[in-house]
Amino acid sequence: MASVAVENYLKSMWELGPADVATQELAQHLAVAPASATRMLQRLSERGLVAHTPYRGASLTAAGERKALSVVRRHRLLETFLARTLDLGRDQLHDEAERLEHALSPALERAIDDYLGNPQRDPHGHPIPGPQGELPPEGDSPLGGWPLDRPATVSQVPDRDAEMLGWLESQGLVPGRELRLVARDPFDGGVTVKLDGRLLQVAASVAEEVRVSDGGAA
Amino acid sequence: MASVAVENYLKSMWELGPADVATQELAQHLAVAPASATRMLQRLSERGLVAHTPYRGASLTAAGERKALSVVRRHRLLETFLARTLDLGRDQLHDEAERLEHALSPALERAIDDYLGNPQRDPHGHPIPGPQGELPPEGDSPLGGWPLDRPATVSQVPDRDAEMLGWLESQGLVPGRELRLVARDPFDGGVTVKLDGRLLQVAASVAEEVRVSDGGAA
DNA sequence: CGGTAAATTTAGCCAACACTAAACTTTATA
DNA sequence: TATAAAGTTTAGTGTTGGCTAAATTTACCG
Repeated sequence: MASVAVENYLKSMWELGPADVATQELAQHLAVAPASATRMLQRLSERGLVAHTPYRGASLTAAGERKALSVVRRHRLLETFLARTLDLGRDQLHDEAERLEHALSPALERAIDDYLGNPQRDPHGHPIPGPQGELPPEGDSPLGGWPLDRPATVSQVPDRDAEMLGWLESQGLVPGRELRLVARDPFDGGVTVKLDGRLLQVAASVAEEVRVSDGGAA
Repeated sequence: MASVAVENYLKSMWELGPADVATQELAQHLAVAPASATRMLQRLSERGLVAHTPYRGASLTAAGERKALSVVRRHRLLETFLARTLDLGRDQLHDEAERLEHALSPALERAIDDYLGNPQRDPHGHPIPGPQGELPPEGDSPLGGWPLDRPATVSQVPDRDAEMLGWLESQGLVPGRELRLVARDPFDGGVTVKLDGRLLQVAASVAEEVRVSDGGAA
C-alpha cells in the first residue's frame, strides 16, 4: 500500500523521533530538499500517519508508528537473514536491507522470521520489532555515559555509518564483546576502553553511538 | 539506473520475444492499458533499448536484451536462493522474486551466486543467465511435441502460473522426474504420460509449458 | 523592541507512468 | 475494393515525488 518514499519517510521519522522532528532534520536524513519534506509531511498528515504543526515540526501518530515499525522490522529481519546465510560484512548489511525492505511481502517476512527462529536482535544488536510492532525494553545505555571501571558488554553498534562500523569491527568492538571504561576525556566526551587486555581510544561521536549494558548480555 | 517499470517492460519484452512483440500483447502481459505500453515503448526506443516500428511492434536491441537478461538473472538467482534457504513452495517463489529482483544490488547478486555455487538452473528448471547475459543452449522441447514411448526427463516447468504449478507439483511433475508419453489426443494436443508407474492426463495448455529432454538430465 | 538570520512553507515547474477517449492505421471481410 | 473491426497511437489528465525561487514565520540579538 505505502510507496517506497512513504515508507522511508516514516522510518526516518521513527529514527529521529519520538520528539517532534524538524523539517530540515528530516530532509537532511533523507537527502531531499526541505520543501520536498514539507510536501510529504502534508500528505502523510492527510493520511493520518503524522501530526504536523506548520513551522513547528512533526511526529508520528500511532498509525504512523505502526507502519514505521513494520519497515524497521523488515529491515532488521533482512539484515539478520543476510548475515546468517551469506556472510556479508556487517557494514554491507545495512545498505542491502535498505533496498530490499520495501519489497518484502508479509508471507516472506514470516518465512524469514521462522527460519531465523524469531530473533530478538539483528547483527548490530538492534532490537527487532515484533509482528505487531512490540519492542523489547532496552536496558542499555551509550558507551560514553557508562561509569568508569564497571564491566560492560557491547549491546548495540550503529548501522548507517559503514565507515564507523568498519572501524568498530576491526577493533573488535562488536555486540557481545566485554570491556571496561578506563578513562574519560572531560572535554569532548571521548573515552578510553580496555578490551581483550588492550587499550583503545574511542572518539566522542563513536562513544555516543555504541551502546553497552551490564555484564552477561543485552 | 533503470526504474522498476522499465525493468519490467524489458523483462516482458524478453519473455515474449525474440520476434516483434505487439503492443497489445505486451500491455496484457504487464496488465497495463495499451496506450501506456506505447508511451513506454517510445521512451525505451529513445533510450536505445528497443526498436519500435509504429503500428508494427517492437523488439529488444542488444542493449535492451542485456538489461533484460540482467533482470532475468536476478529473478532466477533469487528463486534459487529462496528455495535453498527458506523452503517455500515452488509456486510462491515466483511472486517473491518478482518483487525482490528490482532491489538486488550487483554486490548482493554476486554474493548469492557464490553462495549457491554458480547454479545453472533455477528451481523451475529455467536456465540462469550468466553475469554477462550468457544463456546455456537449451536442448529440450515441449512435452506436447515429444515422441510417444521415448523416455524423457522433465527439464522445465512454468513459473508464472501458480495454479498450474501447484497441480504439477502435486502430480510429481517436477524438474528431474522421468516419464514416458503413452498417448496423444489428436484434436487438442493433450497427452497421457506414465510416471512412477502411474498414468496421468495432461491438458494441451500444460503440455506446451512443460519442457522435457532425453534420459539423464537437462 | 525592532530587525535580521534561519527555518519553513508556498508557488511553480518537471519527469515518470498510469488512465480514458478520440484519432488514425492496418487487416480482414463482405 | 470499400468498409468495418481490430489494433495502435495521440491527446489530454491525474498522482507521486522530486527541484528551485520566493514568500512567510519564528527566533534571536543588539
